[in-house]
Amino acid sequence: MARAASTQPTDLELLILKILWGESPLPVREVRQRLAETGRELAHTTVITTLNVMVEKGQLTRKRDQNAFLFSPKIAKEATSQKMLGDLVDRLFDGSAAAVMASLFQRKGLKPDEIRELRRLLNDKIKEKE
Amino acid sequence: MARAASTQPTDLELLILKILWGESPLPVREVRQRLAETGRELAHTTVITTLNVMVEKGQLTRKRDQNAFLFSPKIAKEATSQKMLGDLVDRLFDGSAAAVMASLFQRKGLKPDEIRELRRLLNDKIKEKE
DNA sequence: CACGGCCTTCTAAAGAAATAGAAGATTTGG
DNA sequence: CCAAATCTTCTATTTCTTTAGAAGGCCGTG
Repeated sequence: MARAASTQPTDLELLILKILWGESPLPVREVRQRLAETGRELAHTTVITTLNVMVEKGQLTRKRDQNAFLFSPKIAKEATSQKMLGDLVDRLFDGSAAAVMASLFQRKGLKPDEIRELRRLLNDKIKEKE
Repeated sequence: MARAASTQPTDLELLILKILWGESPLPVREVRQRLAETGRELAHTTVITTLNVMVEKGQLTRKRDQNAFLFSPKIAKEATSQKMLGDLVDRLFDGSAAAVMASLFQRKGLKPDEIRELRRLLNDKIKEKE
């Protein structure tokens, strides 16, 4: 046995998903362009290969547009974030949301207005429980 | 070019780190035992190989004890969690702690006492700012 | 003292992820 | 209508991750 395919989007896959969550459907050329803009310069065929793998994995869909293909996300941003974060929380913090929070707080560069935002979110959450 | 070595502990590496963060130094045999207890049954040599790779990567240290080796974490639990969580936050939520929090809240199985714990943490954080 | 039991180092293999070239199809400008 | 541009599919390579066997050293006990 060797390693099993990750159930999560890999690094490059996540970059691509984020692009397509922001704007889709897009042709390969555009995806490649956006990747380059984030500093990831890849050959055209590399991008195609990756996109096709993602289609096989069920992360994207593609449809023909004339001779080319247009790609769209098949998995939703929220569900994916949720799952990725959830997995990390389980693996790293044994599922404790409070532990995650504590770690977040210690993060350098947590801005005061972010703290206010967090409080607002928390208050909403508490209200919704009542 | 192919893929670069991950800067983060891999899956198996994280399992091992968690074991050693809980109790160290440990000989291979014990690490293997603990892994088996979490459902990961590996050959003895597999565990050795992995531990040695981790030593090379700077994640662990080892010292001789008679004929065998004892392994200990070289990287701290807090720093590692922080970094792993931070990387995910950057990659997935563009660095927004509030977005992480929002996602955490939607997580199923967030218990009321966890919410209280979160509020306590947040209040402490706010006080400390003043 | 030889053999079984441990422990290690070396070597290897399979599969995933990332990257890209070669080659073939199709569209389009002149 | 033909060549250049544009796309795609196929094939291949490299490196990392995970897994484990082969082989050799050491130590205790019958």
